[in-house]
Amino acid sequence: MTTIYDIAELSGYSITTVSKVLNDYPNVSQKAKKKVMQAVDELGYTPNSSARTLVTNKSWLIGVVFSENLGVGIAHPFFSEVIESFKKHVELYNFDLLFLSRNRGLEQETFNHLKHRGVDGVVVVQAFGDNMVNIDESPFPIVFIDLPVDRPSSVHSDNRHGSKLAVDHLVDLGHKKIAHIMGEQTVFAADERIKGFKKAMESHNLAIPETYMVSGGYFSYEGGREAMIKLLANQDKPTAVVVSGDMMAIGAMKVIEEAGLKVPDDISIIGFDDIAIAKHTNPPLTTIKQDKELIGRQAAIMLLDKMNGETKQYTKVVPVQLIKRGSCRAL
Amino acid sequence: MTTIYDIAELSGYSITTVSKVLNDYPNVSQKAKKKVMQAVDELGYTPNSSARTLVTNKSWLIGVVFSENLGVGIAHPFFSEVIESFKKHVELYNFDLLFLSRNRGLEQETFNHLKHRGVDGVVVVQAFGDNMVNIDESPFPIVFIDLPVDRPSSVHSDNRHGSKLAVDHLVDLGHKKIAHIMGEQTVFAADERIKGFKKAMESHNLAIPETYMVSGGYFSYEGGREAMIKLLANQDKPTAVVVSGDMMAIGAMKVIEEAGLKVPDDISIIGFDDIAIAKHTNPPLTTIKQDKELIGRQAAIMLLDKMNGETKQYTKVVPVQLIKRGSCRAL
DNA sequence: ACTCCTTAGGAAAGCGCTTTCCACTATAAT
DNA sequence: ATTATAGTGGAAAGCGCTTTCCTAAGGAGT
Repeated sequence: MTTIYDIAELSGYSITTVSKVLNDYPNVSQKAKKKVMQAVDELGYTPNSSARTLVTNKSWLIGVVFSENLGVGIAHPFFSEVIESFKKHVELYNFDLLFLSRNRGLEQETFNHLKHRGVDGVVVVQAFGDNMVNIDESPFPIVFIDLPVDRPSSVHSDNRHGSKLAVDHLVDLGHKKIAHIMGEQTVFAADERIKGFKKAMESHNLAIPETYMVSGGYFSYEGGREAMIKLLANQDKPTAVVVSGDMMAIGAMKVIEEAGLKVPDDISIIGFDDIAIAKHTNPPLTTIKQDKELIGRQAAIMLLDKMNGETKQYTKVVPVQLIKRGSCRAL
Repeated sequence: MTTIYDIAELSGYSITTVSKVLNDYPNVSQKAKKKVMQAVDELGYTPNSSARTLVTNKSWLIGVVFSENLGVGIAHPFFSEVIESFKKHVELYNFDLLFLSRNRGLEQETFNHLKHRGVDGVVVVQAFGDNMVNIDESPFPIVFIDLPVDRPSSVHSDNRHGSKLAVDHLVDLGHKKIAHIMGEQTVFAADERIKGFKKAMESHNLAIPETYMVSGGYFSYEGGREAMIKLLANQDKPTAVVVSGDMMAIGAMKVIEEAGLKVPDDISIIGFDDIAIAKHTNPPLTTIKQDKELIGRQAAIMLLDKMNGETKQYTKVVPVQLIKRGSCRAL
């Protein structure tokens, strides 16, 4: 491995001067710069980040804590897009991303590992917060995406408003018998959507039979199927259902079709997330779009700010949007 | 930050002994171990990985070089699953994953960055190899997934056989007029599939009109659409088309439907990849499944072996499988 | 009592860098 | 000529660890 010493020797300068050249210090002559850079090229020298981190105490590393319930990890249809957006923005500032092994959320072990790695900042993409560590005395700033509870320095969609948009749309179309396939209630976003749904229904003076609220669990296709089966068991079937996630919505549509009914003719379906597939289902899924790009970017901006010393804590709520496609029809 | 010195002081031992305890060296008494561990707990000490890496020359970091043509990065429907599988397997051995910023494939800049970070190994997930650096003198082992050319230490699907399975299936169903929507030919996998397709058609003595081979570009939905539009412009339309990727197949199906035709009644479609959505399209997509889990695992095993000093280079070809769903019918 | 092991623990060097502080030279100002 | 000033460059310390010796002490064997 070539080191700064090799460069010093070849260029005829001291390691101090080499280091100064490499770090754009002022007190170096053009001549020295030239000679040093020549040596660098000749030997194919690359500085050692560990050594640099050790003395500067800056790693240029951002830790990604990512845990989700579907069990698909990085391949998650929604979070992967958020992380990609986040990545695109922090890399403009030359940060690399570190994905920890054995990462099950921000627990003590994960937190220690992060400390061990000396990351400059952390983004937590996590929908639940069971064993979450106390972060008050964290040596690095942390930003949360889709956080479990209302907590400073987090960004998430306006989930309640999303539910309202969904219900309003359905009501506009003339629906009155509207059911809700919920996500697991311990998940922050699911809970918010439930609250938004109830409130919106209330604002339209629409009653919600108890059997119209069923859980689809952790937002999976299978969960959506099971929930829809329960919904279909109602004597008085809903004419529309607001589903808390697109994957569940796709599962629900499948069940409806298997029951010999049609979407949207017999039952209208509206999803949540607008994952990549949503526009390619048949019929294309009407849904509440979460702005994944913006969520990732906001999280990046927030973290970058904090790493620059900004201490103000705030929550960023990202707008959602109704995307009308083919899975809802007027009564 | 608490260091090994703080532990030494609190426990009453030297930093040497503390280090020995932390690294399970033999010559330490039970008493010393206990005292040291107590101090570690008390101070909440975490070793500094930069310092450790600097002296041991081992970073426990695996670099991920990932570049794809769709522009979706980590959210790529196929590669994300491969990477997730790879990740799951290397983390059993306590490696963390490093995603580099400004990573556009294994070019010189990326390579230097990898050297700078001192990674222990690298996995390259990349379908093209334009500016690829000379890796013969790499300081770390590298494994390729879906490599551009036949190169040692790589893993990829049996693409040719996949095409054969597709064609055979269609022929079994009675089809003779079979078209192919190709991927961009400079992409290794696309090229292999084209070759496999031609050979399979030949083995059945089936001619391929020139207009039956159209490129869908970089495997995108839009590319599939455009290709299918061209195919539909044929006087003598194909009764079936083998599509080189699922996203393109979905785009193609959409076009067929928009043209007032039906899949599979009028035209049978068979995809490639078996991405997560494939089973949820309407009709569900018959496709050639790539074993993403196995590809990721094989790459992990190969890299782990190399990091352990194994010098034998070999290519691992992962079997593919025909998944019959609803997008093909018998003539 | 003496030597010879074995075991436990520590001193010190060094991994590759940055950064502070000082020294030296050349030039400008007095 | 003398002093101040700017412009270059280097010595040395130190970031937090591991690892190679080396020493000291205790116990076994004769």
